[in-house]
Amino acid sequence: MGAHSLPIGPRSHSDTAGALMDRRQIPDETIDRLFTYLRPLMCLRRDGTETVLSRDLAQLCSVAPTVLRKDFSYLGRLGTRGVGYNVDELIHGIRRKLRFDDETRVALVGVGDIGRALLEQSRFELEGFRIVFAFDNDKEKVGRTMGKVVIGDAALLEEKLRAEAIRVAILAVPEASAPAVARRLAAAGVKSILSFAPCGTAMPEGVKMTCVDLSLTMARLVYRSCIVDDQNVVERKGE
Amino acid sequence: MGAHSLPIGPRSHSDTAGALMDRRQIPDETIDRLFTYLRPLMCLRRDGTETVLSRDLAQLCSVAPTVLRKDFSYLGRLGTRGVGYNVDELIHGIRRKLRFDDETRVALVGVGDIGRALLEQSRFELEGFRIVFAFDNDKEKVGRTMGKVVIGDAALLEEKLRAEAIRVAILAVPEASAPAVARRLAAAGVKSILSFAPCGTAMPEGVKMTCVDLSLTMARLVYRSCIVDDQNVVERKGE
DNA sequence: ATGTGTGAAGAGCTTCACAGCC
DNA sequence: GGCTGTGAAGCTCTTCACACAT
Repeated sequence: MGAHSLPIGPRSHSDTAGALMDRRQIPDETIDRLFTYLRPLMCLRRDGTETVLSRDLAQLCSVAPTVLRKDFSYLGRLGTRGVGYNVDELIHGIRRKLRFDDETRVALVGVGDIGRALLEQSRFELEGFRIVFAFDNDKEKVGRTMGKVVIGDAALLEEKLRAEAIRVAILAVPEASAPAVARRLAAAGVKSILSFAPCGTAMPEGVKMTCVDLSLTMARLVYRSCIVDDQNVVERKGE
Repeated sequence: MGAHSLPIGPRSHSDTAGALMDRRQIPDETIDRLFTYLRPLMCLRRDGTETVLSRDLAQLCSVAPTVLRKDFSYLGRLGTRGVGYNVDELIHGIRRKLRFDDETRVALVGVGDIGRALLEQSRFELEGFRIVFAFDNDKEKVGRTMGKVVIGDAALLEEKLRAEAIRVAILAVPEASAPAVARRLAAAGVKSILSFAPCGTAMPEGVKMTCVDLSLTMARLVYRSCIVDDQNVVERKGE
């Protein structure tokens, strides 16, 4: 019963290392934001923009310009005073700091509706990850090609993942079998698991699992929409 | 084509209201965590557990027990000293504070792979949201029943949403048509949009859109897995 | 003149220790 | 004895003002 996903935690409460971690100079929040800057930056580059002002990029990213500049300052001197930031250097600077390899190989387990959607859209692939394996235990599906991969037999999962040293996997199997498959993935050397089923299994040390939780995301979204309403009401009342 | 995810924003930088908001006594981080407590609590209740200690629930939620207690303290006196918290009261207390109606009606636009997956699993429904409308512009699909709803013609979207006062929608259409559909939804009175395509459209005041961004989620996950490795390495070196 | 970079002040969240209640 | 509730201390992140580069 011990379900515990992982210390997604803010201000990571000292785990293994403790006094040793004074290297921790760059805020967690900055790390999270750096990831979100990447997408707008890629769009700018695709559209041929070479230079961008903190003011303009900040608007695209929905943050304050000073936040953006402070965040970038952790990457070193990337901007040019009076001119702005070079889009390409910014992308490379962020990727370097985040150790974001743009061709990470990923395995997909479970080719149901969600799995199929992932295989058939190429967007995911364009953004740093490439699905190189897909597995299912339905004999009907095994052997068929979807997107760019051939669906393999789930029984051979460990063997193939180990052979190719896959460290990232997407879990898109029914809720009931998710915990068991997650354990198999971890045993096969996978370090990062993105699950579409609610995760309730404790993972071994060094393996992290995150769940795409639509209800949770939706609930937070609705809450924020309501809060906006409330603020306006309060404002009108002139409390 | 500026893609910009949304103000999931930490420490929401004063939007409309400003000096008026001293009612803001409960931290944003606490709000976010309260949502995550709900799922484990629902599991406990389903399994027949009536009372839970902060220590045990904290482990299920991957937070420190003091964090949990502090968070609950914002809801009032919910626990019993020496005994623990009543699971049912906790759920109701959280839901009241978050104004979380557990039967929120939702419209789904786009019945492709993702939309189908959402309609055919009942989990989503069990967790506070119920899809009461589904739309698609493919005449093949219109009129067919999926899950518990009949797929409607996307042309009639505004009409039906207005008639039923739907305020929450899921956007599962191809990336190219997403911005246009999002605007139609907003115009039809929808206040909260959960999109599976990257969102790059500015929404009108009072309408919030969140995008499920798998690449982003995945990238953060992989980063965290690596960081754990690094910490261990540093520790071994005994730097 | 314009926009970036940064130290210092300020705000907010977390942690801790212990008071309070069962 | 055991566990919750909370004020205050401590720490991290954000904001601001201004120096600095072009």
